[in-house]
Order: sequence, then C-alpha cells, then structure tokens
Amino acid sequence: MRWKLGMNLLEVLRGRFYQALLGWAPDPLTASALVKPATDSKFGDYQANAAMSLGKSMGKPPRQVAEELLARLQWDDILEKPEIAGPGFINLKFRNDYLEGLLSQAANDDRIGIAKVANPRRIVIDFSGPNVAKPMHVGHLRSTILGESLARLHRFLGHLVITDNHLGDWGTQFGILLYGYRNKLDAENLKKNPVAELARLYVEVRKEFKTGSDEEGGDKSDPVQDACRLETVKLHQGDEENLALWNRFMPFCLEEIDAVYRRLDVHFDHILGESHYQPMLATVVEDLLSLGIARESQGAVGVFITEEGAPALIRKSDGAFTYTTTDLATIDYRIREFNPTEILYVVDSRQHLHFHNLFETAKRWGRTGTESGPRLVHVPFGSVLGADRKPIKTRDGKAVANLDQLLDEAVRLAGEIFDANRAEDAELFNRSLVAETVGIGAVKYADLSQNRTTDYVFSWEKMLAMDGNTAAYMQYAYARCQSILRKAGVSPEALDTKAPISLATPEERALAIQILRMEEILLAGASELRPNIITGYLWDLAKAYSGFFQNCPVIKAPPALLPSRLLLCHLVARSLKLGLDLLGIQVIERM
RNA sequence: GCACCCGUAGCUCAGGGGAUAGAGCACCGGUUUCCUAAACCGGGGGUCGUAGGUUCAAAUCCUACCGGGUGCACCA
Repeated sequence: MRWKLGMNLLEVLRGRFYQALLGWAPDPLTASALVKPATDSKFGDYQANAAMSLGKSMGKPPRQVAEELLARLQWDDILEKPEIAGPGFINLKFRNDYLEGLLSQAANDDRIGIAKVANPRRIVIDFSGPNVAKPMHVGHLRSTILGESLARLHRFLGHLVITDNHLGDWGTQFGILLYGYRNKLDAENLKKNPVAELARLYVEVRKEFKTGSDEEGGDKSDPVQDACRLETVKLHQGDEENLALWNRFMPFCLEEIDAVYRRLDVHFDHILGESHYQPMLATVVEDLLSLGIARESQGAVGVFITEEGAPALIRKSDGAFTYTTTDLATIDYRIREFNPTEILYVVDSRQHLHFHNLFETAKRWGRTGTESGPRLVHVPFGSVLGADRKPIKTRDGKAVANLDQLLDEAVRLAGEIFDANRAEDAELFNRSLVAETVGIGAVKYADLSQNRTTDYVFSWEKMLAMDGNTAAYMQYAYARCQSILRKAGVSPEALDTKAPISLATPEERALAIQILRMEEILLAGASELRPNIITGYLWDLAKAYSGFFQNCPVIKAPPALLPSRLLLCHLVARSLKLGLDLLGIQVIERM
C-alpha cells in the first residue's frame, strides 16, 4: 500500500506541515496546528493558516512564506496542487485516489479505520447520581445521558473508563420514606408491589410538606418535614429499626431506578452511593482538622477556601457530615481503588462552586495536584427549561416532569408520527420498535446536540422533527442506507468490501471526506467533553449522504460504479450507527 | 455585596483567533417516469449586547459597562 495507515486526514496534513516547517520556521508544532478544516468547501478540504503569522515572525510577506513553505511540503502523493489564496491561506484538497484508498481500508476495518489512542488513560466518570426513593425527573436526564455518552466515547477511543453512580442513598429523602412507612403504609400493596408502594409513599408524604419546591431546606416549622428529618437523623445515628428498613427497602429502590437505566440503555461499573462512604467520614474530618486544613467555626467544621468567603462545611454544628465530606471521602476512595488519571463529574453547572471548593480542598489535602494525583474535572451542564424559560421542576409539590412519564410521552408521540406517515404500508414495519427507538433517541439526541454549557428549552416538536439535526433524521438516513443494501440483494456479510471505490461525482467525494473525518471528530468531542461535536458531525454526514442519495443512483448505477456505491452506503450506515451508539442511541433497520 | 455562566437571524440554537458569520423552525418560491416525500433545491432576513484594547487577522482573547440566569456555612 502506498500510503501508511492513518485515517485521520487532519493529522496526516499536520504531520506533513510539521516536517516541512521543521528546521525552517520557529515553533513548527504551533504552526502546523494551524492546519484546519476549510471554512468553505469551495476552498478545498483543509487549509493551512500558518503563513500569515509566520510572515510576521520571519519578516517576509505572507504569500512568499506560503510559497516557500509549499516548496518544502511533500504533497503530491496525497494532495492536488495546493493553492495560495487571499493574504496567504494555503488551500488543500486531497487527491481522489488517496481518499479512495483510505475508504477501502475503512471498509475492511472493524473500527471503520478509527485508531485507538496511543496513550490510554484511566478515567472515572461520575454521573447520574439520582436520589433513591425519589422519582427520577428531567433534572437527572442530562447528567445520565451526557455521562453515558462520554463513557462510551472514551471507551471506544481506547481509554479505560470506570463509571460510578454516586447515588443519594443516605439523605433526607430516605427519611421521607421511613416516615411514610410508619404513617401511610398500604401493607398489602407493599407485599404485592414493593417498588410501586415505596414510590407512592414518597409522593404521598411529599404532598404534606409546606414548601413547594425542594424537599430540603426551606420552612423549619413544618411538622411533617421535621418528622422526616428526625427519621433521617435516627438512621444516621444507627437506629436499628431504621437501619433494618433501609436494608430492606434499598433493593426495591435500586430496582426502580434500574428500570429507567434499562430503558435508557445506561450502564454502570459501580454503584457506590453515599452510604458506602459513611464509615470513612469521621476520619476525613479528623484528618483535615489535624492537618490544619479545616477549622472549627460557629460550632461547625469548615475549610476556608478564602478567608473572607463562606467556608465549605465538612461537619455541621449538630455533628452531621455534609456532601462535601462524602465527596472528599469518595475522592480518597477512588484514588486508592481505581488509581485514575482523571475523575469527571458530570453535574449541573449550579454546583460549580461546590466543585471548586471540593477540588481545592482535595489539593490542600494532598490528594491531587501532585505528579501522581488525578485531574479532577467538573463537567458542567445547563438546566432544562420549559417553554416559559423556567427550569422544569416540581411545581405545586407535584412532580410535573417524572422521567418515566416523559419517556412514555416521547414514545407515544413517535408512534403518532409513525401512524401519520406510514398509514398505507404500516404492516411492513415494527411499529412499537420504531416508536420506542425513535422516541427515546429523540430525547437523548435533543440533549446531546445542545452545547452542554447552555440551558436549553425542552420542545417535543423540535426533538421529534424529521427535518434538521435530530435523532430521527439520523435514524432515517441509516434505515435508507440499509434499505438500499437490502434492495440490491446484498447482505452486509455478502458485501464485497474489496471492490474498488471510485469517487465519480462531487457528491461522492463530499461524502468520502465526511466518512473519513470521523476520527478527527471523535477526538475533538472527547477532548472537549462535548457530544454535540459528534451530533454536528452526524448532521454533516447525513446531509452529505442526502446529496449522494439525490444525485447518485445506487441500484441503477452503471455496473462499474455499483459495487463502489454499495460500499459507500455501507460505510455511511456503519458511521451513523457507530456515531449514534457513542451517543447511546440505537438504530432500526426499517422505519 | 462577591463569584460563575449566558447575550449571534422573528423563534430555538451552532460557531469560541482566520476568507463574504451558519443550521433548523417560521416565511416566500420550486422539485417526484428515480433506491422510504419521514425527502430535496433556491430566496429574503443579522450594527454577533455596548464601548474601548490586544493582533497581520476578533463573534471568538483582555478590560469596563448594560441586560438575563445561577450560586454563595449548617439541604445534597
């Protein structure tokens, strides 16, 4: 083979420019990093922007720098003749035979030509973290979906990923359950359907709270809330009966959240909730006190991140520990147990300050910031808003956005769309499978296609649309690829992957570039921790496929082009499927 | 009061040093003897919150201000 393995077009070009710059220009690495995707396809595939800045540092006109640089660049085996444009842009366009060779390699590679990273890291990802005994709602959705996607992405790239669900299984919400058990229990129902009965108890008790929004904090003169708090305190103090109830209820609580995870196709390596760290908390506080990192103040113990600001409390004046204490113990435990290079916390951006304080304390504690300690990263995300631009959350004490109901609604709507569009030939399709896959996919994709850091407005209409950057559009593009292969009478196994690929039209060429960009995109998505980079890519890929679909007949292609076009369809299908899989979204063969 | 995030087309949002700033929706106009019309093509529409600064080059980086959101000891 003429070209070495290496499908990453961007890296190939940067490598070539690095060689050309070496020994000639200052800082070849920085300058070669100025090779970027073309801002407009009319300029070519990629562009090198180094000449402008080098012109300054080398004291020559940028266009002259560009010409001298091109004279040093080895290009003719992979590129058409590069062109200098404007103030000194170097426009780069790959040779078709080079792209065709790479596509052939991809077609015969079970990773579509995408390499594993050279230096795998050990990455703990902490996400989802719902409170047990309390119905999951949309607030948990983003963390769960984002975390799962980041885990899949890093794993695919070859990193060792350890996912850990830091359950809230020791907090006030359990006190609510204990109070409910003592005052509102339907014993018969508990026998028959414990999961549902516990869920019911939580909702029943919550109704009697005076405060509307959150169960914690707020009104101190609320008798029911006080009683629940008391149950929690008893549990924490080791009350035998409450502890026994905790042990008895936990499996049912876990079963309830597990049902949601099964439906969302979300998986964890570990589920180590707050309760797991209880035995370690006293030691953490003593340790920090004796090291002078924490000190007593107003009866509590806190770490003063700044002298003026509020401290991060690690023990309250009543002796109870806080979530900062638990999180510190968790960091310590994860370092000992998993020895990670980094720990990612996929948590609401509103907790930014908490993580800032937590990471700073861990650093003072000597757990990070040294050569061996892990990098601690808060991966923040914005809130999910309703049509009124206010966060969707419990209102009037009622959960308006229960997660399971939300998924049901998505599936129901996807089914309606199916019925509207498949009235005539519905029997050819598996309606319930299509509705479930499209509905769940829509919810996930809507979340992931948004830039993580911004709030986003939840909209059924937008997420289930067939036009635009949605899951359904990608799933549909996939189904159409598969449909063509079926109609051509070739099963994926029978496909001749060795057949030469030829890029006969501009549409095929544009599609080829998109297929071959995937590794570059996945690496960018991983390094920025942003799945929306992947959804943006899938949208570009699907649009390129659409252009191909319009202009390049496959089944009725000239015989010389048929095998090549079938392979392109197959490559697109595999790329879409892989991309969606890394987002935690499934495909269907017919929709 | 302090801190963090955000302000880009009518709406929802991409883009976060490089060429005339993009997409979807909405609006206007077109396309089907053709592999799923759940499709495609074209058009109008933007002082990128404001003002300075850095740079060969700023929506992008820095500073100030304006507007919005969020968080700031005993909830997690």
